[in-house]
Amino acid sequence: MAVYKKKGKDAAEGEETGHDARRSRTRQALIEAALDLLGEERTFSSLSLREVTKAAGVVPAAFYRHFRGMDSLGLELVDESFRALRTQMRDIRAKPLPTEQLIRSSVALYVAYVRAQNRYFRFAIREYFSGATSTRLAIRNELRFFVSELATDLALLVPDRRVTSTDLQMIAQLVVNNMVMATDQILALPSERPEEEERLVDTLSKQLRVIFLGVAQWNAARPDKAAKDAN
Amino acid sequence: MAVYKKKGKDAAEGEETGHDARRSRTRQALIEAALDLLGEERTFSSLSLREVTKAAGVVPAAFYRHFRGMDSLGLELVDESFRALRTQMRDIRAKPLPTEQLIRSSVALYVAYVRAQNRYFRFAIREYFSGATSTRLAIRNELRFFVSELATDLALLVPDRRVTSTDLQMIAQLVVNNMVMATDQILALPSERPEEEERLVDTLSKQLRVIFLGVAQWNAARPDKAAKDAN
DNA sequence: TGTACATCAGTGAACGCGCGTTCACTGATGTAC
DNA sequence: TGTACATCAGTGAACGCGCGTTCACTGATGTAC
Repeated sequence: MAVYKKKGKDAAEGEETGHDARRSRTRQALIEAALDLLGEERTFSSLSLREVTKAAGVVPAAFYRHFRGMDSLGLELVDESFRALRTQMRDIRAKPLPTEQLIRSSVALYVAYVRAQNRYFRFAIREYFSGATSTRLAIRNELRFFVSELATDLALLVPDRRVTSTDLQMIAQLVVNNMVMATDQILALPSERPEEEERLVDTLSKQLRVIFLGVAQWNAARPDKAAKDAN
Repeated sequence: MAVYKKKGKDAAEGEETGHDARRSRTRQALIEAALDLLGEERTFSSLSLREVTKAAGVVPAAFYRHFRGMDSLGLELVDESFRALRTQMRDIRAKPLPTEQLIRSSVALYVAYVRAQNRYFRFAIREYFSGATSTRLAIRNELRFFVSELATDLALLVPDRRVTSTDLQMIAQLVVNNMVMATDQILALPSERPEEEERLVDTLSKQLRVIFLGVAQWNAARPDKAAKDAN
């Protein structure tokens, strides 16, 4: 089983053959193999090292040239998943304050993104609830980060109302909670049904609007509290 | 390894020794063993049949006298989990319409229940996101049932407003979504920190209140829609 | 440009282990007479 | 009440298998001269 490509006429189209290039190519193959194996059914913890290396077209022992073990690969996947997601979220947050229009387009953007990157999201949502401690904690931290960022955004959204930072966190968590559950629903969408995606976008947008309507009423509904805060 | 107890003086305190009694005792031991093994870390799919039988104090082959395989035990666990939860929910729903007071007491009741039955909830929430197809679908059905029931309740809550049944479902799902995420947070509570439980109850109550405030504004905020519905 | 040597990603064989499932069995309980 | 037989939950040994990890190795690439 010759893995090394001869340099020269018979080398594959433009593939680099240096030590470093080969190293990172195999490493990436292991990551891709793991993501691909995490189809509808599988949990990361149910993947075996041998299985991953086999799918990557490499011998089991080669795995250790790249990761200390499966746990270490898991943490790498968390990192990759959220690195991309953070960028995406920054784009969404960069938009002006959410009007009714913007809520829907942001939701649509998010839904499309989850579907496009479904392998990462499938991995992350499963590990969040049932992963090994290290992976789970890593994901929880990422989510806590989103909640905090969103709380900051919300502070701008309701600038004239006096909402405590605790309450902002509470509201942000409500939004993120629903986003997580929505992600699960997005991942469950059949691939060939665009109208179901649209219905889901509708529902999610409405849910966000309900929350924002509730937030707008939040202090108004507790005049004693609002009055006290005003002192 | 003598498992059978002799009848007479040396029989254990009041344990029945009939075939049926022994059968159901071992069956229950297998269920309990599985639940106990699903501690902080483990997924049901990562449990091995041998491991469960060992924890139940029985030989691996004995497993097949009670279940066709691990999948079948999994479905049994889903059933047990939700049988108890349905009863609990019926109690909560039997109360009068939720005032601010009642929201909090219902949330407190739910939180206490999840902590008391934490083994079942831990199992259910993990399987919901990462279980085998059959288990996952069974749990999804149970949740869909909750959403429908809650939608019916909500219809009574906002009787004078014209909210479509689709919107009721949407709102009920928002509540249930947050309940699921809350369950995960409840399960993550350290066991010796009553004040953290209280803080969580506060947050959850507030979140529900935000949602209810939003619902109250729902049609008011879309006068065109409300007017159309009134025709 | 050519040669000798170092580096190191990937190899392949080997190990001991726990797995799910099968099977003929044992022996306490239940029942027919 | 006593005996002979049926039932059947649980036994224990056996099987082939995929697992994670180790190890000395190979041979293409990189470098010093």
